[in-house]
Amino acid sequence: MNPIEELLTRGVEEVIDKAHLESLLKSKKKLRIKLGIDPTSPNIHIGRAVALWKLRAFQELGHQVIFIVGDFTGLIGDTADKDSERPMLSEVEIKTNLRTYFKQAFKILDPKKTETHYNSKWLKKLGFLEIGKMANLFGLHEFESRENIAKRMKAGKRVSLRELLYPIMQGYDSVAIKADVELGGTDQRFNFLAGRTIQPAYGQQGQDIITLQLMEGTDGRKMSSSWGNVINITDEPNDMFGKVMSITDELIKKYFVLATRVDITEIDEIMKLPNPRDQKIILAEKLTGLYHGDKKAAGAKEAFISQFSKGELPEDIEIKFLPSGFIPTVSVTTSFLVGISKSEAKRLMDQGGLKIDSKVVKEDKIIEDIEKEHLLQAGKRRFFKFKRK
RNA sequence: GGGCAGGUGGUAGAGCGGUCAAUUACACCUGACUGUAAAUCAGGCGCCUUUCGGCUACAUAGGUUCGAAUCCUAUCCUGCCCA
Repeated sequence: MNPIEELLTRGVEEVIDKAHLESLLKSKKKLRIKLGIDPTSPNIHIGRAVALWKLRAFQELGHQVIFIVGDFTGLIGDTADKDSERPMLSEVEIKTNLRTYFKQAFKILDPKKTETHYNSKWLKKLGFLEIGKMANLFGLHEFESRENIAKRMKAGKRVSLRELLYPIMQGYDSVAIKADVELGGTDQRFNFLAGRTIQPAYGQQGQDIITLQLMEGTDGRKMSSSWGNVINITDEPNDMFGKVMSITDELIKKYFVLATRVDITEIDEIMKLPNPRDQKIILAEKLTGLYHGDKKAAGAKEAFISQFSKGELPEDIEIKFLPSGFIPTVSVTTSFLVGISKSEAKRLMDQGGLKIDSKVVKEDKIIEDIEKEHLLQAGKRRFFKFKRK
């Protein structure tokens, strides 16, 4: 597949206007590709990284990436991908978030081919006259029929006026930086179209739009930090590997296409493997390698196989010291080590999920001999060593 | 400004005077099984207690009652309708 074709199809939901963008790409013109960054959550998970990888592909073709930091829009709050209103952010919060964000984003992107702008720079200056002019380009019904707005209204939830301003602001960003292309998740479609509508009013060609497929989280629901089903690009190799292994089988191909850079034809080959486990292991290794390098990915793979396929103990088990005066009953010790309540520790015991020195412990008693090191296993994933300090 | 409806556990959403620590679904945890930390099946899922039981919790603060998530009052928040 040639690079341009891959650029316009891989993980892509929709391209507006495809023919136009295709000819632009072939024209050798250096394009300005816009990505809005929402500074509400600084951690980049592999779902959000999809857009960044797409930008990287643009960079590899010689185009310019423009980051728009929504420091101003962030203050207002977007609704595109939320079912409820977003909270307003303080300026301090935004700044700290951004520092973290960039550190992660430049693992993927080439900083030399990336420029960054803060949209407060131009949005602050807009007066009512200007805003009114832009607002006039839209009808209320357009907002009303937006899926997530409609859903909320139907459910009797509040939609504030402030939220209606958001697409206008984002659209004006495109004007300010003269964007040729804007991309992001399908949930952003409406906002992108706003740019396409507003730009011509300022004598610019309306931007082309690429919307990307959304990626489900490890549990199959939408990937979202508040669900705890995300894989962050800063996750430790073993953790990342394990999280990938826990995705449901149906998601394997999508993860390959969206989250890795494995060649499409190669993906098709991998998908022919009869055992989904093997597909998933390759996926986990490729994905981990993308962020941690092949060597660490191979290590994570080994650790996973020995721990979960063969049931061996992991290599590095954290040692915790019990304070003196500590009464080492099984339940209290477990709750101390694992960080769960005593009731929960007891439940674990009842369910046969608790092992001390590899033996299942079902009744609460004092652990003998805690001057020596003991091993505690809570379920299949939590391991601790402990001894008296 | 007026009228009406509502605020329940991580989420959605039942319950509308005792049998409610609260149905159910999802998420989560544990076990079994398996080719997988998938799927499926079973159990669990506030805190404390060996058991009995106790404590805290259904927006907040009071009140009625032998007894309140459930009734009343006030407050805060949200939605809808009218102006």
